[in-house]
Amino acid sequence: MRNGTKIAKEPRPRGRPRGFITSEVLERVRDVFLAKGFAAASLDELCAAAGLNRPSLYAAFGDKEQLYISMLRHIGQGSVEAMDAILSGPDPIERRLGRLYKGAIDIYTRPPNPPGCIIVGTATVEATSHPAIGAAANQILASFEKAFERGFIASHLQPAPSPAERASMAAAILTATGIRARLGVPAADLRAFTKSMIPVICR
Amino acid sequence: MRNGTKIAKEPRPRGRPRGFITSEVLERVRDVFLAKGFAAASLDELCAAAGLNRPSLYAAFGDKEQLYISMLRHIGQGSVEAMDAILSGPDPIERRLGRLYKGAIDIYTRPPNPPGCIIVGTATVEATSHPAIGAAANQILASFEKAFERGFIASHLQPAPSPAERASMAAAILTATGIRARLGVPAADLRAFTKSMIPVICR
DNA sequence: ATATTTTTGTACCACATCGCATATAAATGC
DNA sequence: GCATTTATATGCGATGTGGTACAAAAATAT
Repeated sequence: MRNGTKIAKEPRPRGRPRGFITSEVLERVRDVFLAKGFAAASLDELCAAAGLNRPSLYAAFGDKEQLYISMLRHIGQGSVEAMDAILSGPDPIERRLGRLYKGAIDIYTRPPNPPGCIIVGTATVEATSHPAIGAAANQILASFEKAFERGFIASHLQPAPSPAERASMAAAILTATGIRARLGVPAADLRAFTKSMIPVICR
Repeated sequence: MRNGTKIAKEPRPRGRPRGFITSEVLERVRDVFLAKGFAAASLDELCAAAGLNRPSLYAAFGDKEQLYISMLRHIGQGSVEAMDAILSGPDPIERRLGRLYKGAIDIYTRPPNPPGCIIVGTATVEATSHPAIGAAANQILASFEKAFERGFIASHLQPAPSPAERASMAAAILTATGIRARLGVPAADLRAFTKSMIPVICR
């Protein structure tokens, strides 16, 4: 790793160091956004949850829209990594899908968090008024679909439907599950739903 | 229809008659709610769109939440009727489903309205803060699923998956389509998606 | 030690919001 | 005619909103 005088330990930046960690702040404001949605989440609540004052939040993330998008991207990135980890396993695709859906339903319904998927559950409504939010959410959903597609490509299924079509369907099931969870459908019903869809997707 | 002295023409109620028609008001506020969502829609905008003053709106519908729920129920009822009309046709279920999805995508993407389904697109985010909204949306989605189920029962498909399972899947596809439409997916892509799903649902 | 740079904390502003109080208008019952 | 009932119109006040100015604090560079 030696390149000239650069040392691994990068030097501290110039001024006063930050009193927070970016990923932690993003995960805390996520709870507020998940509970209230983007529009109804006030800066007071966001600052309180983040443990930051308003100027600090603004200096670090920009306005509310940019903060929200940063949070979305952070969650989306972690989700894709988790999906890849599950979908790249050695067992049959049906089992991998089952584990993925089960994990998602856990996240969507586990107290004390408000139920539902934050992406399709809170970003969707803002897409019209805040196109950047819609675009970010769309990118994330597309990356989910890509993750599914990688999983199907790595499996040995009949050529039709294509991996892309199966991925599109699997992503649609995940989307609908996230919506239904937020609307109050019990976790057991969601599990039964996804379980019944897996053989249809993998036929 | 003759029962005693009751005449078909019911007598006008006592005071000053209303200067508006309920269904028209609900359809006008729908445009605002669809564009901004529930939380971001202000009473000023709603009143302007409805052509009513604030006290009139409150007297007729109650507060913003009740107005929104009335609007949702109105739209949901009309949607179920439209679904039944399409799904009860004489041609094969594949064609009926195709017409239904095509009609839905038209509604979801036709200018000048903002894109997406108002139910899954705007009610979902409020379900946590406004349980009554979540419950109403859930009821409507359940009635959609029932409509699908009636369509599948009236068709002659293999017993597995059951009509209820097929209906659940068809409804999930419709939900995901409404979400994707709002996030900006072009109508052509949505049509290709639903078209590819129909044979999977009806196999 | 002093200067520089970045973060933090307090206070603030202009503005929009919801819900209501009050007054007027338009219909019916007697 | 007059009283009653309901709907409409105007306007207001208390509260909360997103965003920012300014000074103090905490680190590094020289």
